[in-house]
Amino acid sequence: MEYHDLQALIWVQLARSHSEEVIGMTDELRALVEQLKAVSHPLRLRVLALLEPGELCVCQVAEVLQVPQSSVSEALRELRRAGFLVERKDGRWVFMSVVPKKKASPLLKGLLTEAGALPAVQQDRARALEVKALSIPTVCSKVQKLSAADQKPTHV
Amino acid sequence: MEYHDLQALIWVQLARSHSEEVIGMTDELRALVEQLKAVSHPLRLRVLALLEPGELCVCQVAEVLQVPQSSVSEALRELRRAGFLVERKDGRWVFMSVVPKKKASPLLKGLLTEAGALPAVQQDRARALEVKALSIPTVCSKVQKLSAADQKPTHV
DNA sequence: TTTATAATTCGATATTTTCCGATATATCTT
DNA sequence: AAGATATATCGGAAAATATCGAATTATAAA
Repeated sequence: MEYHDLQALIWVQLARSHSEEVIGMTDELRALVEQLKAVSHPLRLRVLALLEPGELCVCQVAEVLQVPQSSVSEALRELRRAGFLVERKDGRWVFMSVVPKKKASPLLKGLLTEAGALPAVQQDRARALEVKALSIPTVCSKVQKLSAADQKPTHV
Repeated sequence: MEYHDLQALIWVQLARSHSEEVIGMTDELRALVEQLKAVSHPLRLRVLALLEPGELCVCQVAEVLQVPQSSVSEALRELRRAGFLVERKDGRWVFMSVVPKKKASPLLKGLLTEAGALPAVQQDRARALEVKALSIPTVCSKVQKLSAADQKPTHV
């Protein structure tokens, strides 16, 4: 057994939660549940639906959804873990998009059909078009300032 | 406004969790997330998949999945809340089945396609056939004894 | 009515998840 | 090199969820 196989095995073992142990659960069932958990969260679901039409970088997503950048980053990580997204790095920017192969899966197809019909998702996508019209540095700096504005004001 | 409308409104208001408030979330998005949460749980997912071929009563499900009856009851309640299942009462037995209309929804169709391919789910369904060959009282009493057997033994 | 049976709800603990500011890392620019 | 910029990870308190025995409710049988 190779070293990285061993590492993967250890990871999988550690990743088994208590609640999963109680039910006799196979790896395949576990994997499906993990995918469902990844999308059963308002922000993560919106992010996934937002990326269906095409890739966006982290700060673009943060700006569109008006959410702290660290929250977006964490949402993307979970969706990547579940196998829905891939990242493409370009300099300091990280673009995320839906894994093409996954788009064919019954679950994701059904989910995106249902999500795409939601007014909230359609609004998000409309807003994404506006944000994409701006330059990325502009959007990124806006997002940075947004979190900086939350600092408690220091007096003179 | 009718009384029951007011009650429903109050319920919806109370049902809004903290995490849902943080993201600006519409009712429709909330509803979809609730559906996904309902199925992103190993037992609940197995129960839903188990019921696809046809209705079963609570004790039959408990026997097939070898799980405490109260856990099954709670799983069924969540799946009903999410709109996936309906109940049919016959005496003291409660039979649950998938809402026919829901079977046409993209999400549930995709989910059941994916779940139905899992070996664990196929095994559950095979076991359901065996259990259905027995009379319901037989199965129910077996389930009762199963939980009774977990009592700490009293000595002489 | 009393007893038995099937299912639900409760109670209480343990575990998991969420959230975001603060901090760290990685990459570009000067 | 130092500074700026974009993203990732951490910390840890608050909220939500899971679990299952015990108590409760609802229906049926004796």
